[in-house]
Amino acid sequence: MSSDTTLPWSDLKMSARIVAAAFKRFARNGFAAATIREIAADAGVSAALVIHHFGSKDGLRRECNRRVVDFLRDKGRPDASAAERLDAVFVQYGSYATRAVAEDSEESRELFDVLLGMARAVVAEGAESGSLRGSSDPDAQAMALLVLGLTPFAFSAHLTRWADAGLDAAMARLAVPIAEIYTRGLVTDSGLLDAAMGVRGER
Amino acid sequence: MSSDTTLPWSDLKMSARIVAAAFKRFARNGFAAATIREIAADAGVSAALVIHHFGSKDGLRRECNRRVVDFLRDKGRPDASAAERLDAVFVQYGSYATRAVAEDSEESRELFDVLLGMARAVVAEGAESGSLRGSSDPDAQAMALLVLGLTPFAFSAHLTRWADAGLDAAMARLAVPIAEIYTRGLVTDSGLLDAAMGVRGER
DNA sequence: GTGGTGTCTGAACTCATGTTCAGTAATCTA
DNA sequence: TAGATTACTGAACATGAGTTCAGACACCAC
Repeated sequence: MSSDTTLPWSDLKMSARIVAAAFKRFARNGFAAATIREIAADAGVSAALVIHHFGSKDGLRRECNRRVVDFLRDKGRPDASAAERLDAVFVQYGSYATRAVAEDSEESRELFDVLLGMARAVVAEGAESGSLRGSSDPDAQAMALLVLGLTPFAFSAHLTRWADAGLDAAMARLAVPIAEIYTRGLVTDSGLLDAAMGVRGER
Repeated sequence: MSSDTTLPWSDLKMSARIVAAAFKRFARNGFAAATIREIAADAGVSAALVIHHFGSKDGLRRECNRRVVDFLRDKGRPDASAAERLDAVFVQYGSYATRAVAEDSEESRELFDVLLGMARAVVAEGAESGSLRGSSDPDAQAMALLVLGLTPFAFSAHLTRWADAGLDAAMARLAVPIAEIYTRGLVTDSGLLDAAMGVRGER
């Protein structure tokens, strides 16, 4: 059971504070630009302690990734649908996960693959229940669902600047046109789809 | 007139080779992780020459951003529609532009704002011609159009791995379900849209 | 108390990186 | 041709970052 990052700061053990600070810095600045000294300062500890607990900067990232994967596979609520789980990950770890998979392809493949597997489950679920329109390429549909879902987090800085509001409010405003697209489509003729199918040589 | 990166390598001046190498490294590794020595090695020159031409690593990035903006505003084809221009930027500089705006919010705001302005023009164009469905929030629709268009580049490494093919082929495959969504929508009921509108307190 | 284990720190070490600098070759101008 | 400007390089410098290390402090078993 991973500790919830919404718990009061003072209740967290030092190692948990470090992880929480790492999530924030990695999400905001990216792995390469974030420094151990920054993270340590945010957590109120020394840089040496970070190494003591996690071995290295890479070990700290592994711990962060592990927590996201654990959260996604959380056995605590086996009744949750795939869509609910994926959505919960977006809400809880969206900014971090987006940065993590976007930045370092070598070490974040497992994280991405786990997310993609969950997206596949969402597509299968939706096809069965009829809540999602089927695609000619369900596997690609799952990929599209995942990357489109991660999108807002990838540009969160510009989003908040554009909306002149916090991330939540900005995402809420962006959610409207995206929901419109998901519900009614965006283009009015089949030219785009024909072109996309044509490139693949399909009919 | 900015030089085309598709020109033969041997035809490029040294400074153009450096810029081309910088585009590649910045796109692949991000600004922070890319090093001047790597870029110089790719271009076949010394690291000192990079500084000589562009003053600093930041100056090199500014030059890259400038070329993208110039390309977008290219006066060479005033007849091109906003949609065609935006699409051309995605094709030519998608990977770089996505990294640039995702990574450093401070220095890439202008680039993002230029792209967003072009996306607004695309929405206005589509509304006038009737090729795009109107939104209750056209400004947010432009933002959605932009970020959804940039997103696939943010995960290009995973895309190519998933498709087991080059980036072009992977994007072509991903384009099908995205075109399906843009044409027919994805969800079959209005629950998602109602929820998105509800959060904003609209009807 | 005593030894041991785990937590935590400041200082130092090592290495990579952006940058500077002196100097050399090439190119341009008159 | 002569001078000046530009292109270019290798070596060195300064800084920052990840990591190591010896030791201090706290807690626990015996």
